Amino acid sequence: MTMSATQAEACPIVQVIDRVAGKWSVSILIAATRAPVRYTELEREVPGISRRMLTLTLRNLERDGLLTRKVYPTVPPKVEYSATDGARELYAHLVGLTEWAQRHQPDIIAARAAYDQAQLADAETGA
Amino acid sequence: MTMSATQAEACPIVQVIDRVAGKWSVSILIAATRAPVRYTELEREVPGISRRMLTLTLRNLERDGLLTRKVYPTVPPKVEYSATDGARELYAHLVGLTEWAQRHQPDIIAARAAYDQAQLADAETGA
DNA sequence: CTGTATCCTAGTGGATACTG
DNA sequence: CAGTATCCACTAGGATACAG
Repeated sequence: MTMSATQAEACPIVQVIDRVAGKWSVSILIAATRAPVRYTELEREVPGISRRMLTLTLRNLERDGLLTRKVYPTVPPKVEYSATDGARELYAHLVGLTEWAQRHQPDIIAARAAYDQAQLADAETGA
Repeated sequence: MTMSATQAEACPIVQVIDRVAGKWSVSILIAATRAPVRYTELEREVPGISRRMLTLTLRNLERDGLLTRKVYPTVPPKVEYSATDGARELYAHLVGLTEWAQRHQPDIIAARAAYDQAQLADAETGA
């Protein structure tokens, strides 16, 4: 995802890809689609994410209307993030992609191995 | 897309996103799905792409088995890129996302405007 | 025509100290 | 708890000269 505020982009596929392409967007979306999650929960459920990126990604998803942020004015504060209906709909489409990925995972691994093997052979021939 | 050779990644959604998330992957995939395309044709059909990124993206898509590269040993050389069956299947799924994006485009624009407006108001209050 | 090699910039993302 | 601010590293990506 381009984190900067990209202006109107022609191709709608590119738009949706941009919205979801960040390193963390999907993971956060999945978590928030299952149930409302708190900031610290996300830190745990999305292993490896930094505070900075967690906040940044949350803000972007919220800005795009994919997540809602609910603050409980308690002490200590409690904040819950939930997926909106739009996000849930989007997620349903992403599941289609998941299935494609799972079906083709062996193919892709094989394709890569074959490609890398061919490159290696070429390099040796050249040397 | 992470251009570097990422090793086995757990979540299949992330895999597919990574494969398609580059700034140019989708545009190239679309062009090559319509019909076999030559290098120079792509340079024209994908406006704004640099030679470097065109080659890089083509190689990555080829490595993942989404594109095939056919070289005609003529003078001057002729090279055609075509989408594989796997890529066509993937593209079909991407169309679902397109439709989502088109349906929700107004919502997203509105959500962003509202969010930015709220931020602006907060900033003024704070100042 | 179809690339590759090189140099450069901007932005993504990581680590972490600090705060209400 | 839920962030924000700061500094830093890496790499995606652009421009372009050169080559088979």
